[in-house]
Amino acid sequence: MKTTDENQPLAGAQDADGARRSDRTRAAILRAARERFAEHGFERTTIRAVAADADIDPSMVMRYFGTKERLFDAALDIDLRLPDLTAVPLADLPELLVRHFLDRWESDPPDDGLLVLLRSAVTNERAAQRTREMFAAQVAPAVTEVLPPRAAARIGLVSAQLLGLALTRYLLRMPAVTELTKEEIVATLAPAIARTLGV
Amino acid sequence: MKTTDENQPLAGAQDADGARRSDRTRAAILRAARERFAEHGFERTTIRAVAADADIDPSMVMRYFGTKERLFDAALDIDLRLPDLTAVPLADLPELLVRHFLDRWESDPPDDGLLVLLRSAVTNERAAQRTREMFAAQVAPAVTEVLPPRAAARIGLVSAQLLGLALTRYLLRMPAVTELTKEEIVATLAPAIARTLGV
DNA sequence: CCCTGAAGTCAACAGGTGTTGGCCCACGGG
DNA sequence: CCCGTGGGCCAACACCTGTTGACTTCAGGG
Repeated sequence: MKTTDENQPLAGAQDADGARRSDRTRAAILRAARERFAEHGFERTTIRAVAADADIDPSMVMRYFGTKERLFDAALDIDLRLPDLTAVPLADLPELLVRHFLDRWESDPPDDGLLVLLRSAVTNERAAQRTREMFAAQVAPAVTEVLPPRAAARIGLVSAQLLGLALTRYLLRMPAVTELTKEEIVATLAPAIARTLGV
Repeated sequence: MKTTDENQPLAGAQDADGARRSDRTRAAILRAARERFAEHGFERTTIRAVAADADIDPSMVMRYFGTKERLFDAALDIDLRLPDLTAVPLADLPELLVRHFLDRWESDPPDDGLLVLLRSAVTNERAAQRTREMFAAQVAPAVTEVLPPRAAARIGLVSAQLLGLALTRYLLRMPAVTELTKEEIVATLAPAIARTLGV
């Protein structure tokens, strides 16, 4: 679902890796943008701040991405990287899900992608729609394939539980949640999700 | 925890109800502010828009609340209205919690209070702190009183699940969650929360 | 009646925003 | 050597924001 367009097929000054100069600054802008969007959301992130982080002029951001919204779209182009679920026994699914998302959220270096989406989707309709699309394109199909229909109908509430975890732990930073270790969360949330699915 | 200060003790033009003129416009401002904050969050809500909704001049908002942040604080002064939990049997607690919050969120006319808080807390540190305080002041004490210690330690994850429901249903509006009826949600989420608590 | 103080209006300021267009520099191929 | 082009910078525009202060209305008590 990558929308990154590899245009400019004409030859230009190329790096040793075959990467153009512009590709590196483009990547620098994107990295800075993801970080800012993840921490402050769409409205509070300014083009000027992103540019400063990437050590370039604000107008360069416009040159590369055209508009703040298109920069945002580019930053939202993420992949949940859900593992292949057809191989795992049904009974292991809940724990695998909880562990997978905890690992992604707490990876080091942090992979801001999901937090960008979540933080922004709450106040930005464009991001909200992206979230719904991502769910429909990546989560729903992967899960309905391996679940009995009755359980698949509850996948919405499973998402609610997982997103609620991200919300309280990483965005609201509620002590009652941040105090828990990864293992404690897995141990108590996985059974709850199993119960939600009825498996 | 009401921070509303009833100053201006001097007599003034009073209404039949004993309410000053200013009290009515103050209330109108607050109502408009809550609506805007609930729908668009802190950053996207402008003083001018609130004033327009309340049919007054923007400078009046400043006169009454001093600052946008103080208006925000006033709008955040909410009460979860948790029922007395000491009376209910432990086994009924999960269903009661789910039902209580669903009822509050879907009350008609809508009571924006909780949505203001949730929508804003994600991008506004001040609101996030308020949320943590509200949790610590209202949820934690009411629940730890009636729960065995082992279950009380998991109240954070219960909040995560309830807030996750609000997030996906009212803010992100994910079809897989909005499609469910209130009763369906109660029927599948309450057992999951019971499992989380281990009761 | 006037006159005081509260309630409300108007116009402006100062700062920050996304966005634009003109200019400059480096550099590699002719 | 020139010079065209891609990459980058600077300064400005137009707009919107929170906020302020001076002015007007208006009701009611002396």
